[in-house]
Amino acid sequence: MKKKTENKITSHMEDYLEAILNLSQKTKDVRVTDVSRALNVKKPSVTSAIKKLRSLDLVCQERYSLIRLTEKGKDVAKKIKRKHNVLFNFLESYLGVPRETAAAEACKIEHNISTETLEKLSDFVEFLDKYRGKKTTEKEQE
Amino acid sequence: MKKKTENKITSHMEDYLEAILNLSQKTKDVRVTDVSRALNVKKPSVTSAIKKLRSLDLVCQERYSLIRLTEKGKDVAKKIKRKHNVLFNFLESYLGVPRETAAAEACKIEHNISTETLEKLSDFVEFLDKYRGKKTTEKEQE
DNA sequence: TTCTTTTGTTAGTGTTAACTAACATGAAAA
DNA sequence: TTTTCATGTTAGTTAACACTAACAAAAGAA
Repeated sequence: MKKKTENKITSHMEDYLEAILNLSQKTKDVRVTDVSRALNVKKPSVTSAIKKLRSLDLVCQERYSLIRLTEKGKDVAKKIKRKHNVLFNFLESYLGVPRETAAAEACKIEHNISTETLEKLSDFVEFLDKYRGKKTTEKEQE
Repeated sequence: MKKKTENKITSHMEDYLEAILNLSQKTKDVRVTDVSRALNVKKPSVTSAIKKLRSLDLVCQERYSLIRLTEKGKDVAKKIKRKHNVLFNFLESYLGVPRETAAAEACKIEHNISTETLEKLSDFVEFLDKYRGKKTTEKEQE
C-alpha cells in the first residue's frame, strides 16, 4: 500500500533529506552550514532546499535556527538511506568496486531504484550470503 | 585509458543518443518525430537536444533532414546501450524484477554507473551463470 | 554592552531541459 | 503547379537548482 502523499520528491531533495538524517545521527544539532559542507553546495542552496522541504512538511526549521526532520521526512530519509546501504554493500562487497566509487554510485542509484527492486536486491544478497556462507556485511545503522 | 574527449555529457543527452541508436537499428532513417515519440518529449525538445549534440560532434543532421550519429556518437551510444542491457538482464533475470520496471530502472541507472562498475557487474553475472549452470541470457544486439 | 565573526537569508543570475505557440519546409495530393 | 499536411524550427516561458553578492541575525569576545 503506497502512500500518495510523499508525491514527487526530486533526487536532489532526497539528497538533502538523507544528509540531514546522517548529520542528525552524529551531531544532534544540524545547521545549514553542516548540510552545506556535507553536500558540497553553498549555503543559499541549502536555505532554498529547506524552504522547499518545509513546504512539503518534510523538515521543520525556525528562521535562523536548527534543522530538523519531521516524522514524515525521517521516514523518507530512512528509506533512502537503506537503499544506499544495500547498494553500497552490493557494489563494494560483491562486485568489488572500490569504496569511494561504490559510495558515489550508490548515492546516485539510490534515487533510481524502487523500494520493490531494492528489496529484491537485498534478498538476493542475503541468499548469496547463505549459499556461500559469507558473513552478513550490511550494517543497518538505521 | 579514458578518453577525456567525451567530457561531461548529461544523462538526458545520453538518452537521446541511445534512442537514436535504437531507432537507427530498426528503421534506417531517424527523424525528429521518431525520437520525440521514443523519448516521450515534444519535437522542439528534440530539435534543441540535437543542436546540442551536434555542437559536441555526436550527431550530424542537416536542417529539416535526417538525424545520424557520428562515429563518436555511436561509440558513446553503444556504451550506454551495453550498460542498459547488462543492467536490464541483471534486474530481470537475477532479481526477478518485472520486465517493465526493469527496463525503466535500467534506463535510469545506466547513467549513474561507471564503465568499470558495469564490467564488474557483467563479470559477476557471468560467474553466477557458470556457477549455477544458467544460460547466458544477455542479448548483445550491438 | 558593544564589536566582530560566524551563520543564515534574500535577491538576482545562469544553466539545463522541458513546454506551447507560431512559423517554415518539403513531400504527397489534387 | 498549387494546395495541404506532416514534419522541423524558432521564440519565448517555466521549473529546478546551483551560484555570487549583499544583507540580517545570533553568538562569542572584548
